[in-house]
Amino acid sequence: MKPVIDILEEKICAAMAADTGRQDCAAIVRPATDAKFGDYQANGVMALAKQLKTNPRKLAEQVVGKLDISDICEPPEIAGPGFINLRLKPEFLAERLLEVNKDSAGLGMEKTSKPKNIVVDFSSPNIAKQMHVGHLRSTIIGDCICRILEFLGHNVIRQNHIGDWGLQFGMLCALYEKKTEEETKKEKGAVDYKVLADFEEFYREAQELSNKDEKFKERSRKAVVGLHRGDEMWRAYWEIIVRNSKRHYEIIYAQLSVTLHDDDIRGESFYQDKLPGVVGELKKKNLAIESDGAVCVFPEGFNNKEGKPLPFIIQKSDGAYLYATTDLAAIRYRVNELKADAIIYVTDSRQKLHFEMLFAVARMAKWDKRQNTEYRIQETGEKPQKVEFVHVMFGSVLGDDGQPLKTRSGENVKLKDLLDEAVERAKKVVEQKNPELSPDKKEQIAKAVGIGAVKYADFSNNRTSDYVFSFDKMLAMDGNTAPYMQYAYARIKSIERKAQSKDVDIETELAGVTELNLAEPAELDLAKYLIRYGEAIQAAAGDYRPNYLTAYLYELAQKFSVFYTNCPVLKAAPGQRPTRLLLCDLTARTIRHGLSELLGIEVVEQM
RNA sequence: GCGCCCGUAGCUCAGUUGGAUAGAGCAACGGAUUUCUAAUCCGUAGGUCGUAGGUUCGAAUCCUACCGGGCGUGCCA
Repeated sequence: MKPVIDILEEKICAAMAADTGRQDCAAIVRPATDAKFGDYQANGVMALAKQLKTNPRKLAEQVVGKLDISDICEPPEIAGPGFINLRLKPEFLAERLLEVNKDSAGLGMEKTSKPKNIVVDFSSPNIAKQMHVGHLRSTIIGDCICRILEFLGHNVIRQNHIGDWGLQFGMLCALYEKKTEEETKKEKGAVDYKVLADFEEFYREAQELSNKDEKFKERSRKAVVGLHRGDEMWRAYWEIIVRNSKRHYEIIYAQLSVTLHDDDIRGESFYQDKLPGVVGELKKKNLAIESDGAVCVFPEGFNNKEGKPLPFIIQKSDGAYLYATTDLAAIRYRVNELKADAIIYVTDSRQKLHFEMLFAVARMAKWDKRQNTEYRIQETGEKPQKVEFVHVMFGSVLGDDGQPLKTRSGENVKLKDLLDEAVERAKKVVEQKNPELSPDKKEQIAKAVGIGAVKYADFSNNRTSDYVFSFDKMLAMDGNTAPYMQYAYARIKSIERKAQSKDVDIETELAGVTELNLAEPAELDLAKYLIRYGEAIQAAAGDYRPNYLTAYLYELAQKFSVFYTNCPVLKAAPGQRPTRLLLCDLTARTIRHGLSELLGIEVVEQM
């Protein structure tokens, strides 16, 4: 089903076009700013009147005259300088609600008519280091975007561009070799993964040795060369390190309910053999030139402090490649092999300039189009479809001091510690609020609430701004938090449980609902909001902003609470109860869908 | 210096191609509990939307200047 707002937009646009003969009309339908104006308002007539230099009220009248939406709305009203106010007909609302209710999987959402292959690049932790707060936002925002796009019917290709290559692997492999030798002397055989359990320690040890032990340093250098050459032994050590390191973040992904798996990993190492080709081709196309010994591309419109062209360095003067080179190789792979129609990068805003330049260079090289398609395009006359590049950026997670969140000793906060603490704190609250629950239940609730709180707090902030991390705030029962949302859900589930003891057969009663009896203001308000779920998802998808979705869910939960306090369900009169049961059920399904399917936050039956 | 982002209630933040009287939550104050889970709800108070101009029927939103903050800015990622 198309969202009501889109149907109105189309119909009013058509009326505007019919009246003025212009094709580029925009009705700009928005939810009404005040309930007294109705349910929706169209603002576009005023802008159009300005362009046409005519009286906006008069134009509004003409447009309304050409408009037939009597199946959806009461007669439109023109107000103020030229607003068109729209009020849904109760019959339409009821009918719509029943339809949404019937669609158990999609809740009335329409799948896209143009499914695209969308590559989403997110999370990207570094091998041999634990995931820390810095990885939180990319991981969960990226995951949420994938879930939403998939729900809309797109083919999402997740790409975890892990840091599994670079100079530090020389010393890690050298240390691994050293440890293996030591273990062999002790007749224990090869080092097993338990030795690598504490990667922080392993990394630190390698660094220390590197600093003070010349022989070790030399061995590290040999390892780097060996890795580049593809020596079997070094490659094997590298693989062991990578494989064991991956376990660490697989645990975190599971804990966060993040839909990233082994198949989605395409790390830096994957692109290594493609880098000379990237540089070579850019040189051949005369886009890359040597400057101060480094190979650079100078995309137009980027200047440095002296106002001179800013370089996008793709090869250092010592011949080494950089992340810019890898990113370019990744674009080619994604466009040509993964057949991407769009590539979305979920990284922090500090990399904005890098991505702007990356995209510019890719376009200069025409790598935003698939190879070997030119001739077919000429034959068929199709326009070459350009791949869309999007940088979905986000701000930093800050501590109380307004600085990026660190531990007291100034280290990055490990994601595992942070999540464990959230669960621990949630557990205390559960313990206090509901001591009679079984230990298993308490544990399960604490996990859902604790992890949910961390994720929800992140989602509910505008992703582009920094936010201050606060356990107390995210675990608060009041306000736009995960616990509030989960509580709203649990309350509905409680009604359902209670129904059994009162001999109310919800299933039978719901199955028999063919028409609704929406009378109370709280019922109407909730009903009108329930049919707008699709709008919220589209808004969130359109701008890749999860906070539009959390805002909707929060408001929905609030409207439900109002309904809950004002409208008894189980004790309702026989003529009212089916409608109220349906409102409860649909609210629960919407909250569950939003939280668990789209945000990856668990709901609980009891709290 | 230059570029990008930001400045909204005491605090933390929303605000969807410019729309009607700028919205939430927290904190403060007042009220509601024989319950369908009060982890809730209702109400009150709180704002020259950084400052000053400009564009127009209409600006938190667009333009200009300034003040204040963050980030970035040639061989890290």
